[in-house]
Amino acid sequence: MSHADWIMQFPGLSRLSTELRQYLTDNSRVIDIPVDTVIFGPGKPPEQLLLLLSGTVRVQKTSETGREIVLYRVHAGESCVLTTACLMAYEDYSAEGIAETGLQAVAIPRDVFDRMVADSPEFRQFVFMAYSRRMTDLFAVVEEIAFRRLDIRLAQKLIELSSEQHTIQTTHQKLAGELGTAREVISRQLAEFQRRGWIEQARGVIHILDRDQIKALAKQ
Amino acid sequence: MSHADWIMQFPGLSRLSTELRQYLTDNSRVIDIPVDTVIFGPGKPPEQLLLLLSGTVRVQKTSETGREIVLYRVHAGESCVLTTACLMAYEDYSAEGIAETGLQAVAIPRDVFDRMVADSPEFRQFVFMAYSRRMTDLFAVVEEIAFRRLDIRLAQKLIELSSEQHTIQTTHQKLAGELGTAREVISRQLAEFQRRGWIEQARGVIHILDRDQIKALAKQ
DNA sequence: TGTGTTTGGTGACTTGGTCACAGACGCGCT
DNA sequence: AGCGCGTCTGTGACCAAGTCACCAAACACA
Repeated sequence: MSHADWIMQFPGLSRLSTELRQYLTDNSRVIDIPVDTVIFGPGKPPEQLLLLLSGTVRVQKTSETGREIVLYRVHAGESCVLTTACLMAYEDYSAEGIAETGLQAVAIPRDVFDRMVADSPEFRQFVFMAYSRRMTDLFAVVEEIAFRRLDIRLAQKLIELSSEQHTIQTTHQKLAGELGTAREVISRQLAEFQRRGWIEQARGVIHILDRDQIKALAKQ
Repeated sequence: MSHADWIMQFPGLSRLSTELRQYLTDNSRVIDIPVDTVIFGPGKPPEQLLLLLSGTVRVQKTSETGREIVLYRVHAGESCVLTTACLMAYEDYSAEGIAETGLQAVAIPRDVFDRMVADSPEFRQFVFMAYSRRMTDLFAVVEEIAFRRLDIRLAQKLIELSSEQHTIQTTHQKLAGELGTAREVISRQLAEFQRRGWIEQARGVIHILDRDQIKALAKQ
């Protein structure tokens, strides 16, 4: 990735003026982060805003009992707003972000971020848009766990994970983490799906047999 | 409330320069909003940022089945960030904000807000701080509903609502809405608290008899 | 004093979460 | 091949929480 052209990967930033683009590329650096790195978490405040060039960051919460729930994911072309919040407000995180894959990212120091927000309406739009999207994601999570039945949520997740293919590589434990429930509950639910002939299972693999039925349940 | 001095009510804004203060007071107006007004909600995008001078706004989500859950409250001295998000990003709300009391608020038009963010580091700090706090609130809600037992959450809520006094004026239905559960569940849980001699109930009223026991449960 | 509305109580049942195990499978090692 | 070990999955018993269908008590007010 050349230092000069990463900006084009961010639709929201493509309309920046030439000077500001120059300023941004001059005062930031592209870094690589290995998979499974904890990017931020309780007690680990960062000193820079990250813009993801490639890879995904998983943001999750863990309970004292060890149960986990995925809050949202940051994909390539997006920014880590949580980092931003703390960048500006000096608050401590209450969730953690983990590199789900190897990452390539642009690191923007605090003062550069502040100047960009001040000088560019486009950059402001970009930042507030990112916030807005995370808020929306979180609202969706709350709605799901508070009101939606688990079999429906699991069906949705299976459809999401099996885009086009009919094989999913994952464990019951990971699915439980996605939905914020316990492994046993997933096991039972998948056993029921299997009994109905919707899926077939092997260790670490789920085969989709009847996508239509699963989809029908998912959109209830 | 005089037009000139409302700014002092916002700690985050008290350090604004004299010019910007003038600009802000000149280009905003103080409005009154009656209790139970729906300030924003799905399909009701606002054209201005609200800063609360007095009263509280309840932000909640409602399921198709009619169950509700309170996400957070905006108190006097705070701003409605959700409004801000949509102000800047033009996105549609997926939660609704309701005036829990009569409100007095400062309404700031979109373009004034944008200029303030551009021109004032203090205002930026104020806005990002507000976002940061809401994010934190939402994380807490997710954690609560996903991982915490209901009896503990109810005990916490009782302690919170009964600050100093030993009487709470509320209905089982409202408590259910606070915690995102069903009325019957609250009724049963309160019946159990009563059986233990921790509370006494009458229609629309709960008397705290043994605050220490409730507190002990709350902080598990 | 009656009548409608709001609030609370209850039983039966379903769904979801917890706990304590026991197998089953994959994989490296000798 | 056979062994050992860690990870993954299956299961039963039990508890907690949500749903459904009603009913009863308290209140509001004509």
